[in-house]
Formats: sequence, structure tokens, C-alpha cells
Amino acid sequence: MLDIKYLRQNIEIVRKKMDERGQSIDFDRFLGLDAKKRDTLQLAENLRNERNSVSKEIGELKKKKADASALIEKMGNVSTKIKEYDESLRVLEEEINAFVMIVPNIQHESVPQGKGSEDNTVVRSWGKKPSFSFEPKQHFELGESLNILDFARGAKITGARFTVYRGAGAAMERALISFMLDLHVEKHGYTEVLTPFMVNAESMTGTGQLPKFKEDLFKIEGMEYYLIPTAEVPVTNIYRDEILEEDKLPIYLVAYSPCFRSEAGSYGKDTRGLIRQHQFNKVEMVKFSKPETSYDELEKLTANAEDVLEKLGIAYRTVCLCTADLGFSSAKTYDVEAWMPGQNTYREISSCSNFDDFQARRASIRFRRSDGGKVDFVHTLNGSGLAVGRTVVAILENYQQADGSIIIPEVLRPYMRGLERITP
RNA sequence: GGAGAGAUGGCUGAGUGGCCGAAAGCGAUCGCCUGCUAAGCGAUUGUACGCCCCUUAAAGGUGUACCGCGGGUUCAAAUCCCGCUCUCUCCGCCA
Repeated sequence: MLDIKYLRQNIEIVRKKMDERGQSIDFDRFLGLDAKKRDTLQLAENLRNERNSVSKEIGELKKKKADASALIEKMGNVSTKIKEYDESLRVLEEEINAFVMIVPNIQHESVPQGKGSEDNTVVRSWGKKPSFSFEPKQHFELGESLNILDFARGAKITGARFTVYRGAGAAMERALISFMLDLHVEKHGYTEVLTPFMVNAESMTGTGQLPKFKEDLFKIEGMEYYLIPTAEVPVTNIYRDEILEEDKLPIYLVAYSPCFRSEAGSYGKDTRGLIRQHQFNKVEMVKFSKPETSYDELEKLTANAEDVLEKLGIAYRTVCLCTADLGFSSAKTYDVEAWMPGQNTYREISSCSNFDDFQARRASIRFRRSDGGKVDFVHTLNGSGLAVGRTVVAILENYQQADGSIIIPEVLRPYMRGLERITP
């Protein structure tokens, strides 16, 4: 969420920024609520002040066995009035809170303006797209004919958008998870964490999934627990409601987790294959940074994601999302898109974002500056490193051979008992 | 699942209705002392929000709230009552 004080004082800037994002938000209503709240707060606090001092007098009178009944009666009325003010404050605060919770983040000045994904700008590309002497197949055809992906049985066991992996397919998924974790830990300086895969409502609110995106989540029946849509949620919330020491920053964490998404609103999209599943695996990088270095950290984080594809030898391009395509909580996002020959297109395989202090304010993650002891919000960042299922897709499609077999990228072989090729 | 105990500041820990935003100790910061270190002495040491001051911010002043969370009783709640959450111990069950 945005800083209410900042919002109050810079309303025109925020209005303009939200226009650029294609958001129409009733800021006048907010200003009215905010002014009314502060007036009411002032009245309530003045009464409390009176009650506090008179109550002290009453205590002293009683100690001297003097009569205090007049004061007690008067304070009874004051207390009733305080309760009334408190009630209207509660209502006002609820409305203000509901308002600020659905206002998106303010984009960084370097974010390109645009009206849709066609306005995202390509910032770089890497690698050579493979050329084939045959018509390259899509991953689901390859996976089914090699008997390593079983969509029909996934659908039988659970339903649409669930898949059974078998043999070398299952092994490749697991190998990728280990390979990615090892790379980020050994080469990029991250600490591995393994977190709960269900979280409570506070955690979902902290990272911005709640209250606005409830319909995208799976909720546990009868409990206030949700299945995580990304490890970003539990990992970022590790430090919720904490004040960190400046010398601990930046903190780099990397986590594997399955991700659960309802994919409401994407019916009919990517219905075949692994691209869009209700449950998929992901390795996620999360950073907690000082504000002054967070944009450098974003560049490094994105490079860390790209490094996975470079090690696997898969061509990619990196795009900077424009104002219209930016996620709710993000101030700036790079998507890394892997080349998928079977689909003859680039597909998103990682999304790396800087949230500035937007999540940190919601989740109350702060740090104490070592000079002066001032407490500030940290900046949080995260990025996929990478989406594992989509990486399997990229490998199958890029490394397919004329005979339908798949060459396994060299870096992955030690994680797959030395297997070099998947054959029918 | 059953029974019991507990939750106070960075940490330990006192506090059963007003003198408590909270003793004491530890830690930390600054200063003094000392050839250095240690010891010793003194001071400071939570967060949030409102208002004043101010061009803004900071600093400063002032008010309010916060003793796990949410309600209640009372002129007045860390303290009494109710509900919840979490932690610990014992029993049961269990990978």
C-alpha cells in the first residue's frame, strides 16, 4: 500500500501515475474520509486527555476520602462520548483502509508508458534460436509420445490443468529444482529456505494477494488458510512485523515451492500442456534491500534468472513491462521470456519485480539505520528463478531431435543420474 | 483429541485497579576516567498516529494509543471478566 501521508500531500502526482496505469480511482472520496478521520481523532484525543487528567484527580480525592461523585458522573458522560467517537473512527478507518488496500503501487519513472503488453519494451535478448530440419513439435506432443507427461491421468486424478510426470519427466522436474537452487546458492549468494505452502490471511495481505485478488487463490475449507500462489508470499512474510538491522541488508533468499492458482478468468487460454496449471513448481528468489540500492538489486536479480537459461542453453529475451501491464504491487518488472520453438514464440518463464516499500508497508518490514537509528521500510523484490514446469517445456521444445528424442542439457545430467537423452 | 501452565520493551524479568510506557538487570550508544584493554562513573536507549512549530522534511514541543489479539466491566485496566490465537509440559494418536 501507499503511504497515507504521501497520498494526502501528493494526490495529483498519484492521480497522474494511476492514469498511466489505466486505473481510475476515486481519490476525492479518500481525501474526504481522511480529513474527517483526522478531525474526529482530534476530538476523541482531546476527550481522552480530559478523562486521563480528571481520573487522576478522582484517584487523589478518593485517597483523601473526599467526595468525587460529581467528577465521576461527568467522566461517565465523557466516556460515553469517547465511545461514540471511537465507533465513527473505526468505521472511517475501515473505509480508508479498504481504499488504500486496492490502490496499486506507483511505477518507477523508468517504466515505459503503454496501453497493453504490445507496449512492453525488449531490453535485451540472448542466445541463438535452434534451427530444425523438421517441423518442431509442441512440448505436450513430445511429452506424451515419450510417455513422460500424462495429461489424461492428471485430469482423471484431479481435473483439468493437472499433470502426472513419469520417469525421465519426473526426474527432470526434480533435477531442475535442485539445479536452480544450487546455482542461486553457490553462484549468486542466496540462502535456501523451505517454507509452509499454506499461509494465513495476514501473509496474503502483506504481499498484496488479499483483499483484491481473492478469486485467484485456493482457500482451505473451514480454515483461514490459503494455498500459496507463489513462494513470494511465505518468503517475504518471513520478516513481517519485524525491524531488521541495517548491516543485515540486503538479504537474499531462494525457495522452492509448488504454486497453486485458480486461474480464474483464463478459461480457454493455454488449455493444453504444462504452460498454465493449477499446481506447478517454482524456484523463487526474494530480496530485502535498502531503498537506495533496490533498483541495482533488481538488475542483479533479473541477471540471476537469466543465468539459469544461459546455463541451460535456451535463448531468451527480457522485456520491461509497461505501465498498463505492470502487476498490482510492482513498481517495475522485467519478464524473462524463453524461446519456445514448438509454439514459435517467446513465453514468460520468470518475472522479476521491485515492489519498493509497497509490500514492506503492508507487511510492516522495516530496518533500523546504523547511523542515527532511524527506522525505514525496506524494499522487497522477487523473481522466479525459474518457473520449473515452463522450463521443462522449453527444454523439450528446444532440445527435440528428428527422431522425437530429447537431448538433456549438460548441466542437468549430474542431477539425472547421468542420463544424456530421453528416448521413446 | 484430553489435562494443565504461560504470553510484559532488543533480551532476562518485576508488576492483582489510579503514584505504570512500565522496576531491576543485561545489551547498545554517547561522554568521563585510564598508556591500551578490562573495570568504574554519568547520561541516553520502543513503535505508531494527530496537532503545534516550520516553505517541505528533519529536529524540537505537545497529545493519544500500544504490556499476544478482540470484546466487556469501571470515573480509571498490563492488572478484573469473556472469547480467540500462539507457546510450553504431560497423556493419547501419528509420518
